[in-house]
Order: sequence, then structure tokens, then C-alpha cells
Amino acid sequence: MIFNPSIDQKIECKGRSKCFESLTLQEMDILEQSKLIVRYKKGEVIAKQGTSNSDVLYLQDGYVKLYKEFSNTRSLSMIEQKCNFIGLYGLFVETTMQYTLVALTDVVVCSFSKILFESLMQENNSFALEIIKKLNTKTLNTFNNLFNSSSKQMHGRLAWALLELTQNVFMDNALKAPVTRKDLAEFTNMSVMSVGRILREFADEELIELSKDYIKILEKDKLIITCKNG
Amino acid sequence: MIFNPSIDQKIECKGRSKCFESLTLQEMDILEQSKLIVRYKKGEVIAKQGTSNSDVLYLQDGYVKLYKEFSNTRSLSMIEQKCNFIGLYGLFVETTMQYTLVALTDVVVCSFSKILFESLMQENNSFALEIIKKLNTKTLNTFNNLFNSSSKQMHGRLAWALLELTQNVFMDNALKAPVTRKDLAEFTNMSVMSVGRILREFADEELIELSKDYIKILEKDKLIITCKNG
DNA sequence: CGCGAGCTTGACGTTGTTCAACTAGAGTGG
DNA sequence: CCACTCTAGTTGAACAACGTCAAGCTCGCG
Repeated sequence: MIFNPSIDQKIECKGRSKCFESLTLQEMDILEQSKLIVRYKKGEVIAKQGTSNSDVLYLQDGYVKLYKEFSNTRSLSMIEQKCNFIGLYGLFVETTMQYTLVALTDVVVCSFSKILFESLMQENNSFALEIIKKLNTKTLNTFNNLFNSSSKQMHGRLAWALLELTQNVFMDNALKAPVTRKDLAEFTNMSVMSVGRILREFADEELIELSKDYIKILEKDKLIITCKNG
Repeated sequence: MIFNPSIDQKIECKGRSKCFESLTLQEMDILEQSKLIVRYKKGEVIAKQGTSNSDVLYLQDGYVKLYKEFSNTRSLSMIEQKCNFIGLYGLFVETTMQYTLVALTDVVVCSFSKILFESLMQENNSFALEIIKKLNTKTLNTFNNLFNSSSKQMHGRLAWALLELTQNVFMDNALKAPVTRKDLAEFTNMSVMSVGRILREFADEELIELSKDYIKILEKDKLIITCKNG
């Protein structure tokens, strides 16, 4: 896979985070000046765990997979959707990336200087508080995810993964093309085989509809029960 | 188990968080006025997932287990040691507790009003930034924990758990009395039996020493290798 | 047409859990 | 001080859950 993103600067971000509203026009302008816009193709690595982390990324369009890597395995921690920051956890703390980012779809990313971001937070308190709010919301959600993906048995984990991805990430009862069984396996810490098998079971019980291009949830309530029972 | 903590107010906290240094004397005083000190006995529930969350807790002495509960199972997410805040993740976000806190040892907790805490952050920017720093450090660490406790096989998970608890929580090569096999099981998402068996194996290989009252790490390097291999 | 990626299936072996029985302290009350 | 009970830990055998291997299938793409 070739890492060769095209760069075109100074294009206006469409989806704005609420955080930006607390900035003054002047501050906003400073931020805009430092902004880089980069486009990635599906499957490209956006940032690699262990490399230096000098930017705050804002996902303007598309979906991004966030991997935690360890020796020869990796685990998909979450899928991030557009209009969200990536890399806030590193503010004021880490200088290296703590996870790897991979484009799940074609993606547009705005990148801001981390140092500039931090200094804006120092100057503008309500901006800082908005960031904390973002951080904490995201963190509590991620704890839930990680907990769910480790504590139950396979059926429960997969049911949870389908619900989480459809209801909270893709905001649609159907899981569209780019999410493969491998992705689901990495998300739930299962093998690809087991994912396939249990999807088939769910489909046989008519909890979901399994097509070439999508997985569609038919019986959300029953899936929630499966999830709760483990 | 009876929940009946004794309350004695206005005792001076000994271990101070670095965060407090950024407060003015006057602000510090306001905080002190609202402070409650509560003592819990080993095993007592300090706060229960799902109840309302109106305080920020500061762990002045002892160790606290942080559980995530779900239907009829629970998972030990982390053990928090003294001189740390608990509940920062709820700032500006959640009104209910997202996890259950249980005293691992006898414990002394200072409790501050969450609303007061939030308003101090609004007024004092460097205090807010210190809190962000705390938050992010803790979050990145917790991600690591959750990842480690879900992605490997049992031997690797248990080796990791022993290393994490001795090196980062208890700061000692020996794991002392209060940590039971049940705790280790809940921490690593394994059964109590499996924990016992693998501890026995580790002891037979002389990686650890197994006594009535403690688990002591003998061969840290070999344990790290076990951890890395999964 | 041939190739590779993603998916499916069944057989098989490994990993990890459950159950039941047993041991050894620690705590309690008479 | 002794019997009683409770909890933590240990062990082995049976069983279920899960991953691995091998083979074949489909589809899109060069």
C-alpha cells in the first residue's frame, strides 16, 4: 500500500466542530492559517503508532479506523466518523502516537499544529473547556467499547459490535460495504472465521440480513437481548 | 457488606495533587471549605455505577478497584492508588457514575463538589490545563490496560496483569495480600480457576514466587517476554 | 482469461470454563 | 479452648467455546 496523499491547502472545512465556536475570529484565523488539508484513499495509513505526534487531526469527511498495535497483533479500538477530532488524547502529554490510524473509506483530514492548538487552549478558557467536554465524552464511550469487546462471549460481542457500529457510528440500520469481516474480527477480538459463522447464525435466526454489500439489522431488540446475555 | 462509612470533616489532606499548585490561596480555601473526608473499610462500595455523580473524589490513602458492571458480570478496569483523582471523566459530561468503586484496602477519600470543581476550572485556566493533562495521561494508560487485557491469550494477559500491578500500581516486585485470584480474574477477564492454574505454572517455572500472603516477581524479564508473546 | 481478496464450510485440535470434591487458614461464638 | 462456618485456594475430569487448517467458491479487476 502506497502512502502518497495529495495535499491541497486552504480549502474550507465544511463540518465544523462546536469547539470552534468558542474561538474569536482572530484566533480562528490563526488556526486557519496553520491548517493543512490532506486526502487519503481507502486503506491508506494516516498515522502510525510510535511515530512522533505533532498534529491534532480533524476528520472532515469519511471514516477512520483506530488501531492499537502490539508485537504482531492489532486490535481495532474504534471507528471514528467525520466532524470529530483525532489525537486530542495526546494534548499536553504524549509526543508519540499511541495508535495507528487507517482510512476505512476515502477520507479528508484537516491537520492543525498541536503546539498552536495547545497555546489557544491556554489563552481561551472556554475553548479549553469545550475540548475537555469532547475528551470526556469520547473517553467514557471508548471505555464502554473496550469493556464490551472483552467481557462477553462471541455472540454477545458481535451483537454489541453490530449495534455500536450501526447506531453510533454509521447512524443507519445497515452496515455498508467497507466494513469487512476482518474489521469486525479485529473490533471484537475474534477470528475472522468465527465472525463469519456467527453472522450466518444471526442471519439464519433472521436477526440480520446478510447481503454481498451490506449487513442489515432486522431485529434490533433481539440483538440487544443477545448482547445483554453475553 | 454494610455501607456505613465514618465521616470526619476538615482533616488536612496529606498527599497533594500537583493540580492544586495552580490554584490561588483563595481558590484553595474555597475548595477546602467544601471538602468532605470519608473513610471506607476494605471491601466497602465507595460509589455505584448508575447512581448520580455530583462529586469529584480524591483518593488520599489506600487503593480502590474500579469496576465496569454489565448485567450479571463485572470487569475490573483498573486499580487506582493514593494521590489520584477519581471521577474526572465525568466533568462537564455525565451526571451518573459510569463505573463502580470498591475499596481494595482501607481507604481515605476526599470528596469535592463537582460543580465547584467545574467553576474553578472555568475561572482558572492553568488549573483546567493541569486537569486535562491528568485526564489524558490516565486515559492513554487505561487504553493500554484494556487493550492488553483483551487481546492476548491467558498466559500473556496474566503476565501483563502481574507486571502492570507490581510496576505501575503497587510499585513493588511483590503483590501483597489484598489482591485475590478473583481480582486477577476480573482484571484479566479469565476464570478464577485459570488464574490459579497459570500462577502455579509460573511458580513451577520459577518466574514468580507464590506464598500465602503475596505473589512476588522473580524473573521480570522472562515475564515481559511471556507478555509480549501473548 | 487468470489472479487475488473476501467469504464460506467442515473437520480437528487447542484453549479455557464449569463442576464437584477437597484442603487450609481465619473468624465467631459457646 | 474447641467446634463451626466461611472464604480462598487447589486439583482433576468433563465439556464447551473458539481458533486453525485446508479446500473451494464468488466476484471484481487487470
